[in-house]
Amino acid sequence: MLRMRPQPCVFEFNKLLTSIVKMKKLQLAVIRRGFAANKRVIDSLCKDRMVDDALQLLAKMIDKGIAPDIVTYSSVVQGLCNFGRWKEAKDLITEMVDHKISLDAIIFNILVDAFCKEGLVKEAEDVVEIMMQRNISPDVVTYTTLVDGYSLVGQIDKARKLLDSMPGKGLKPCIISYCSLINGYCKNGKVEEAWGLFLEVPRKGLHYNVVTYNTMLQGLFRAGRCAHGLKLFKDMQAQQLIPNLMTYNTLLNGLCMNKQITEAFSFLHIMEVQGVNPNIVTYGILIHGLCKDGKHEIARNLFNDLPSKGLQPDVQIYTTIIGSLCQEELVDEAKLLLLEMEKSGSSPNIITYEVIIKELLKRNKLSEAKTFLDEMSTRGLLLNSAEGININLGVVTR
DNA sequence: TTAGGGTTAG
Repeated sequence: MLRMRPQPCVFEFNKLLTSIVKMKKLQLAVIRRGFAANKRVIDSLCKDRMVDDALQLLAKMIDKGIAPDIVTYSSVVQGLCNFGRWKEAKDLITEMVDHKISLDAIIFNILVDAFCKEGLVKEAEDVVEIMMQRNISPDVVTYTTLVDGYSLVGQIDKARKLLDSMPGKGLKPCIISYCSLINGYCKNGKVEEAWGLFLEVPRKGLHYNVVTYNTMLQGLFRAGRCAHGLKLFKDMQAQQLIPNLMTYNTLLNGLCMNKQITEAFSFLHIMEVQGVNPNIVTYGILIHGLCKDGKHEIARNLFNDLPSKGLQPDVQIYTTIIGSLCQEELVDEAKLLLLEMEKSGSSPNIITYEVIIKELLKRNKLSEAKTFLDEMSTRGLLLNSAEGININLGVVTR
């Protein structure tokens, strides 16, 4: 007897949609972390068109007579927001309202997060205002997202006030709320305030996690407080928290930026022993640190070793090495590497050229600088920042 | 105990 395949239900579509959007989010995170030169990721972003896949799936559901619910719509709205497709996200929300699906805190939070990530805190505040007008109470996630948004745009006092106001609204800030503000303080050069907040965590009955430690570690090293950072690294292990790749990269970068290269290499060894595999970011940190310390040859050797470790240099690493060659007045080699990077699939970006030109200007190599400046404009890389004007002026006037 | 939201690295 033939068994009829049951009609898929809304849950199954939602599951599929969620996985599509999650994959997209993962790729976005990779790109935001500066892997923009990874051609494979760019290609998959452009070619796979997963957001469009999600939209197609939504159309398919409707076609089959399965009514999308709030979860379906939320997933697609998030997918659209991830790519700044605001107009379509807005249209979808209108469609939801038309279909009498009542909006909830989660979908509003998706919008708040999307605006905050773009640094559009005013728009995020407007969303919260609309929520309240509709009698949907902003929750811990809403305010935590806003704290993160304020921190991102440097409105750190506003972030603090918001966190402090949460108990009065009947909401208990969670570890992520604290982590967002700690990060905000650190990124805005207020490491003392960050440390004070970090110490408040257990007093509030909350538990540290690896992310909280990673954030605080970065803040301490950025402020040049290496000894304190190293002590914190020990403390986290005493708390049974296992350092991950991000912890080690933060630690290595902190040490390199404070000219403790030997110490950084000893932690490279430790992480490997602990079974945490260094990635391209790890090597980028070490190569940059070596160059900054004037150890150009060692940096180049490490760079040349990358393929044997199964790692492909990305645009940032190429930029570092090209800059280092220019610093050593090996301009012809820098030009060769520029060609090589293109062959390998990484396109030089504005920063690559800025680094080269700045190095050449420092050494009064005007005609060389001019060649690179011309090459930049040939490639359609326009210098429109204040930095760009300075570079142009430097080339023209020196 | 079927599904959607917030934190960290060059």
